Amino acid sequence: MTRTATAPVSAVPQRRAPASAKAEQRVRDILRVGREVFAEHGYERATTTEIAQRLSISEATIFTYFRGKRELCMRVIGDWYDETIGAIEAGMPLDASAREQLEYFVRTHLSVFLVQGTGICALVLSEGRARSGSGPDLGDTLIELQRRYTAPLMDLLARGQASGEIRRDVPLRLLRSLVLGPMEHMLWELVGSAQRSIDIEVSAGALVALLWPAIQAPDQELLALRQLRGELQAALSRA
Amino acid sequence: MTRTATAPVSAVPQRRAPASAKAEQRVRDILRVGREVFAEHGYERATTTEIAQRLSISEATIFTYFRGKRELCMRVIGDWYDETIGAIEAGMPLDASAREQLEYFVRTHLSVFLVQGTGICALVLSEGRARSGSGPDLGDTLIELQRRYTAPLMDLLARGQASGEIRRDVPLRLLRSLVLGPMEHMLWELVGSAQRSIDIEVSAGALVALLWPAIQAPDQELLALRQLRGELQAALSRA
Amino acid sequence: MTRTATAPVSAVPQRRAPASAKAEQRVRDILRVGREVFAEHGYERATTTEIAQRLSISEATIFTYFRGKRELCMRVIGDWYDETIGAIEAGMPLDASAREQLEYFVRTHLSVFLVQGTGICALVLSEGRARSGSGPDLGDTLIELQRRYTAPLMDLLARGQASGEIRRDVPLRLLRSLVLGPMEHMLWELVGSAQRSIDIEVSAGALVALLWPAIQAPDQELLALRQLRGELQAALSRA
Amino acid sequence: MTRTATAPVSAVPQRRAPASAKAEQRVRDILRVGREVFAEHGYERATTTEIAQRLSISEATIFTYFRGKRELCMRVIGDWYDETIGAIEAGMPLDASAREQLEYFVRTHLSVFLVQGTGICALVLSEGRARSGSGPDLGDTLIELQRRYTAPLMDLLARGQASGEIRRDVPLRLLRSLVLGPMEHMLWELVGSAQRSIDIEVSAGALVALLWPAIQAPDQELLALRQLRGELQAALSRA
DNA sequence: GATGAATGAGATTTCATTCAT
DNA sequence: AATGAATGAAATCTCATTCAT
Repeated sequence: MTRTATAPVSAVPQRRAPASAKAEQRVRDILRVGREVFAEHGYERATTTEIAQRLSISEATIFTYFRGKRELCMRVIGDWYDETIGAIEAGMPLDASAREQLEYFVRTHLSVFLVQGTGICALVLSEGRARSGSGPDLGDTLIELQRRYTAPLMDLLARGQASGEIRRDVPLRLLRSLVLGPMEHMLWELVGSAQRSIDIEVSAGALVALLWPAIQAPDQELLALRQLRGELQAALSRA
Repeated sequence: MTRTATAPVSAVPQRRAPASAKAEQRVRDILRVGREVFAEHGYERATTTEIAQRLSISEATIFTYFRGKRELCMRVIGDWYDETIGAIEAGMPLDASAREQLEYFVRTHLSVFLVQGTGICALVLSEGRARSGSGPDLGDTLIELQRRYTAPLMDLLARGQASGEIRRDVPLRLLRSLVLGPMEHMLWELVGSAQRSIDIEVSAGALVALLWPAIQAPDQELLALRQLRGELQAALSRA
Repeated sequence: MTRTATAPVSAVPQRRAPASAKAEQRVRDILRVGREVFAEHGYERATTTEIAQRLSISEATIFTYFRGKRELCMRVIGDWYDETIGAIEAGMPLDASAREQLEYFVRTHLSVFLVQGTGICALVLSEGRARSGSGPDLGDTLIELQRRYTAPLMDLLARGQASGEIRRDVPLRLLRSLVLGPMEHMLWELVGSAQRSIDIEVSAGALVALLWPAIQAPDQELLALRQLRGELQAALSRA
Repeated sequence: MTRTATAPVSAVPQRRAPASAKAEQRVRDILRVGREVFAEHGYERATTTEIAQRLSISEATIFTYFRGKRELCMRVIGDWYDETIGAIEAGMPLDASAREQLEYFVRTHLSVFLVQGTGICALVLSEGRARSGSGPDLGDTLIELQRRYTAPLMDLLARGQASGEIRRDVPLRLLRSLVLGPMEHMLWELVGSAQRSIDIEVSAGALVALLWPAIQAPDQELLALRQLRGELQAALSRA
């Protein structure tokens, strides 16, 4: 089930309900620019002043639509999660092989990060893991989002285990780290190098090719070949 | 070779050279507490006030020894890098197998993170990747630190490739991500779960066992069997 | 003679004369809710936003009918005065004894305060005595209201003096303070204690009983006895 | 036991402990001017900006010594209470008659109010009776101060009752209202009329003279005279 | 060398009020 | 008449940093 940006699951209450189209547009504008600014500077260094200036509106207008900087940032993060989760869930080829599903996941993940910019990821990664002081309910909201965010991966891994394509002797959590970890690391490197132009198709393929040996069920090919060799040896000895 | 805090390789300019032993102690105290505070709150939320209060000294004293908050933080990060790099470089069993060297690296890395606390890692990960506004030279300094930080890993991977233990068909950078990525991901999960008591030996072993199939040189047995199959198929087609 | 909210004696200028019945209703609604909100929070802490929200109308609508927050508050206070003055003037038993009239006054006063809530009184007491910045004409308006407010009391005291029931050797203003002061003090105590359920009849009776010895004309019996004693002493000294 | 301004019972913690004489002076200055400004405008309308401007210091300096506007105001109110309570407690003529003690109380009370200005009283009366939102502990502090503030009056009334000078058939609380109420009312009138030059001695005497008949124990003189008359009548009838 | 004191600069947030529709 | 939308102006508060002593 996909989610659209205009009906996010993680709705955070706003100061003024956007009834009209104009108001909705304003909310979208602020969220868009807010995402930019938070992505560029991180939560603390971002200022409502800058957001307002980029939109050529008064700072007060921002507070007309959002209860505060914190809430705005939460909406930004929440919307990003919604979009990303939606994009990944929407196109998952459930009937393909586990490896193809994994490639799809990695490819989509990478493209989301690269298209949307890496700053927002840094924001999500940094502030999402924010320390104490984030407020009481904030944590729950984010944790739920993160759970939903990794759900498609967990699901495809579980399906792969069920179908025998993916090894069963390792807990899902570890497999998840095995997939997400290198991806995030590659992305962080991209952030640092300011070189965004990688070939997503190629990179995704390469990464999965690299990971697959560690993920797949004990090699069927190897088992088959070993059996073949055994039979050949038996036949030769009989001949 | 281990490094001490008073003779860092990555020299960050200080306001004044610590002449007396007393001054050196002051610098060490501020760096120690600074590390605590930056680790707990992150760069932006940490305050010089808190650092001074924990030391029961005046805020002004901090500025006697450091040009500013930014520089203090850089020294904190730099010192952490120096210590960590030193610890990893010092004990690396250069004569062991590639896989054993990798296990050593993972084990040491995990223990450093867990012993030193996760906050400092978050600091290094977040602020180390700080965006614009970091100042001109800061970036270079950090990049150099990060390069040196991953150098032991890069070296051992290169040695493994040279000795034929590690596959050569994948660029080193990718292998590096394959190792560091899951480690960081596991560490982030630990930060989140506030459950720090994992068995480092076991975890390191498990992670390397998981990764090794993706890193090692292609299985010789498998290659031989594949060749056998090829020859059989060729012979059959000729018959 | 009672006053209605729509024809206040103390005319405060409005933005527009309420032409239609609908508009009159609007003005009444805003005044009613405005009174609630101002009473609950005091002038500064009350917001036009809250008033509008409670009425489920737009904030702008308030400004359609009132020139501003200040004017609205003045109307609220003025209307309260009109109602209270009207209630007290209406039922005053002009033919009864001075003490009975005083009891009536105290009783009505207390009931107005307790029925209408203590918040509005706090508003009138605090903001009515507002300092500089109240605007030029505001002071005059309020002073006139306060004068009219205490007029019934002043009148009954004057009638009592004229009839010989009330002592003449003390200025009216002082007698007024003697009556109003304890009443307000008792009311403030009630506000603080959040215990509103006092028996008005009993309290009014008790208070007047307590005050009466200080207000009534010097006891005729006592005067006679004192004269008797004086004459006896004179006679004895002569003997 | 008297209290000095520099050792108030109601100590509210400050941001920076005033160690030196200079800092103490600053604190005193801010408290002095803060009292002025709060007295003139009330809590809400007073601004830290104005306080700073009158002292020709930076606003930040105020926050160096006080945690916030609220705390500063509490200190102002607390100090005023301490001073007033101290002044009243210090000179109370415990050996004098109840009436003289009451006159002393009224006189001191009036002079404190008039000397210190009426604005501060308005502040204490209004904000002291502040509604919800004052913070959790604030209420307790103020209630305790108010209790201590009226303690001297309650005590002298109790002593008067014990010695038979003051009537026992009325609860102390009511007698307290009977004294404080008119006083406050007179003071409010003074605030309004902006005419501060009353003769404290005369006013205090007049007020007590007025109140005394309502407070004193049933008139001993009257009882004595009545008995005298009865005896005379008996003697005459016998003669 | 250490620090007490002061502050400039700036951030978030509130709210009465205006105006075009 | 009603209001949705926008905002100017201001207020509180924070904090790194400087400087005279």
